[in-house]
Parts: sequence; structure tokens; C-alpha cells
Amino acid sequence: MTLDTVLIKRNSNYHHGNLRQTLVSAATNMIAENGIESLSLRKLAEKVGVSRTAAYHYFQDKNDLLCAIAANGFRRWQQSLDQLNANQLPERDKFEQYILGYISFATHNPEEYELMFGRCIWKQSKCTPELQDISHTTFQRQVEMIEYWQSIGLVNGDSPLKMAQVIWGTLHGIAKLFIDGVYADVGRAEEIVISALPMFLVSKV
Amino acid sequence: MTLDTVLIKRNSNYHHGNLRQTLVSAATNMIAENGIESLSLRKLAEKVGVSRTAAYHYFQDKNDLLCAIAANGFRRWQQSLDQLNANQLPERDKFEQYILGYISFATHNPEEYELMFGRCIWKQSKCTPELQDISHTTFQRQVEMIEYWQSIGLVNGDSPLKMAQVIWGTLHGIAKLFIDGVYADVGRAEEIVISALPMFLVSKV
DNA sequence: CCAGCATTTTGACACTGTCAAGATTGATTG
DNA sequence: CAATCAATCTTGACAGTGTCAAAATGCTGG
Repeated sequence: MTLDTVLIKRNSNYHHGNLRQTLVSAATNMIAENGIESLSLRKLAEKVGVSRTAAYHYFQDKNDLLCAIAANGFRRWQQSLDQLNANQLPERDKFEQYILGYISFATHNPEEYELMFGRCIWKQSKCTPELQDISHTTFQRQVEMIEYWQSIGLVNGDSPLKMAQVIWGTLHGIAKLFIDGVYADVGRAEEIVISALPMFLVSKV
Repeated sequence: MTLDTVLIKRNSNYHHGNLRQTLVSAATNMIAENGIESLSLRKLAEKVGVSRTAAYHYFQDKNDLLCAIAANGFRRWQQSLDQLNANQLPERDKFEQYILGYISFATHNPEEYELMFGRCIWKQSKCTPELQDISHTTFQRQVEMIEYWQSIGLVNGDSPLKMAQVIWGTLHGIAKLFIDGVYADVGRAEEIVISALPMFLVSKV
């Protein structure tokens, strides 16, 4: 095999090597830059330098690709939770960090967040088994964290599960109002979520 | 003008009479039934019995039509607020009704709600002056209501504005998690939002 | 070297929003 | 009454989309 052949092989798009991963990461970038709705499989293919339907060998359809991106998001978010739990902070500060981290993740990766928690994927219940899996364990884990904070008397609420859902709802709602541009100034997101903090905590009388 | 002419005139789609309103209400129905993303101007036109581009005489583009639908939603929601304020209930019950009404409106008109408070319109800041107007006064009004409930010592919080934003965030978040199918069982929405209620209220020690 | 397999491409189709130009109609004049 | 005008609606056309079926390409084991 001559040098030429190697070069041709490298330039050739046949047997790209890791097309699947390339597609996912390119798509993730495009989404982060221009939003979910502006992602088209054809523009993506062009960017990667491959033909329009090449992606269909790795993804059943566009939705399938979006699910893969979302699944990556969940993995990153879980790492973020790991990191938090590894810290040796007082539990109250951990809780605060959790809340701030949530809003920070959402506002810094708005499009990925939308994919993870938005209608786009969940509404049409067209959810990949992979995504179903990772999202479910993530949800579960968040509930457990909040249940723990309740069990040590830090966090409020009669029913642990319901309180976990309320807290998540609050974080999600504030995040979305900013992300979607209803609240204009994203810079104030942290400030607002911090003012929600005492609401969740058991008041020490 | 003969009877024939009248009949022809009635069957003719030229000078429909109130095409604009017909389009808006037909579109609202289609959205309610099959979701926002499944609304196409062409299917809408066919349903109304008019040509594909007829709508462009009344709406600049598709987004403009969606804004009109959203604006209607705000009008209905404002009437709902009027009705609430007309009641002679104790303020605490009014607050509870407000919260339940919010979640009820959102879960019963999920697609309209998405249009009103979702990314579809606000994110691309392509918002009609009409919509800008009505939505702004609605937002303002909700803030005032909550500020009032704070001023009489019913509702929590140091900064009134921030607390209003937090409460709205919580309602919005819970509503969206259900609407978008992240929380599966919409029937539990009320139950959960009720469990959030004490969080907002000043605890009477 | 060749058969088979994984991978990628080409062609095609139906669907979308939207623009420019033309057709139709009711109302308003002279 | 007839001619004009403006409002209203339609036709034709274009670029863009997701996706399917069939063909082409390149690698790999026999």
C-alpha cells in the first residue's frame, strides 16, 4: 500500500472509521450554535463531508440521532453529580451547589438541555431504549439525593417523592423561562434560584 | 342577483368574509388535536377550503399566525384571572385557586400553553407587537397579584419580584414536566402542585 | 483473486414555507 | 349602467426538508 493509497483512503469518505461518533459530536456542536430546529441531516452530512443519507446506517431516523445527543447530555450531567457527591462539603452547601449546578448546566447548554428535558423527544414518546435507560437512572438518582436531604432534616416536605418532584419542577421551570427567552436576562438566573433556596429548607426555629 | 349567484358566491372561496378568524380558530383546533409541529399552512388551508397561500394576506408568515393563536390564549387566561379576582373567597383560597387554575389551564391546553410560554415563539424573539403587548400586561398582572399576596402577609419572600418569579417558575416547571411527558401521569399534576403550596405560604407559628 | 459484507452514495418522492405574478370579485366612482 | 380600483384569493415555482429503495464502493476472509 503506497503513500498515495493511504492519502486517498484518508480523504475518501468510504469507511470513515467512526462516523457515528463524528455525526453525534458535529450535530451537538451545530445544535449548540444554532439551535435544535436549525439542525438538518443534510447540512450535518455536508459539514461532516458525507452524503445526505449516510447517517441512516447508524441512526434509524433524525429522532434517533437526537436521542443519542440527549443521552450524552445525561452522561455529562451524571458526572457532574458524581463530582458534587465526591465533595466533602456540609450537606447544606451541597444542596446549594446542586441547585446552582442545575441552573448553570441548563443555561450553559440550553439546546442540549431542551433535548434532555423537552417536548421534542418526550412528547412523541419516541425515546430510544438507551436514552430511556440513562434518563431513568438519572431521574432516580436525583430523587434519591433529595430524599436523603430530607431524611437528615435539611429539606422540607411531607412526601419525599412529591417534594423531589416539586423541587425539580422549580429548577426546571426557572431554567426554562430563561432558556426560552421569557425571562430575558439569563444573568439573573442564579440570583433567582438562590432566592428560592430557603423555600426548600426546613426553617430552624 | 339571482339565487344561483348567491349560492355560487357562498360556495366560492373568494372574499370569504372572515378568513383571518377562520384560519386562527381552525389552526387552534388542529394544534390542540395534533400538536404544534404537525400544523402546516397547507393542511390548514385545505381544511379551511382555501388555497395554500391565502393565509399570507393576513399573516406575514407562519410565525405570525402562531403569535395570533398565542395572543388568544393570553386573552382567555386573563379572563380566567378576572373571574378569579371577582370571587369573594378568602385570599388564601384565592391563591390556591390561582395555582390550581394555572396548572389546569396548562394541562388542558398544552399546545396553546406551549405557544404562550414556550421557545417556539420567544426564543427566536420573533414576537408580534400584539403578542408582546398582551403577554406583557398578563405577566405584569400576575406579578402584581403575587406582590399583593405578599403585602398582606400570605406569601413568603424577601424580594417580591423575585418571589413572583420563583412561584411562576415552579408552576411553569411542573406544568411543563407534565405537558412534555417527562412526568407521565398528568392526573397527578394537581396533587403535586398542592404539595408545593405550603412552600409559598408564610408559616403561622 | 474473488465473494460477501459493511458502508456509503444516487435517485426519487412527498412534504414543507414562501415569493412573484396572475385571476377573481365587490365596491366605487364617472 | 359600465369602467376602474383595491381587496382578496389562486397558480406556478423554488429551495429546503426527512426518508426510502436501489445501486455503488471498498475492506476482509477464504
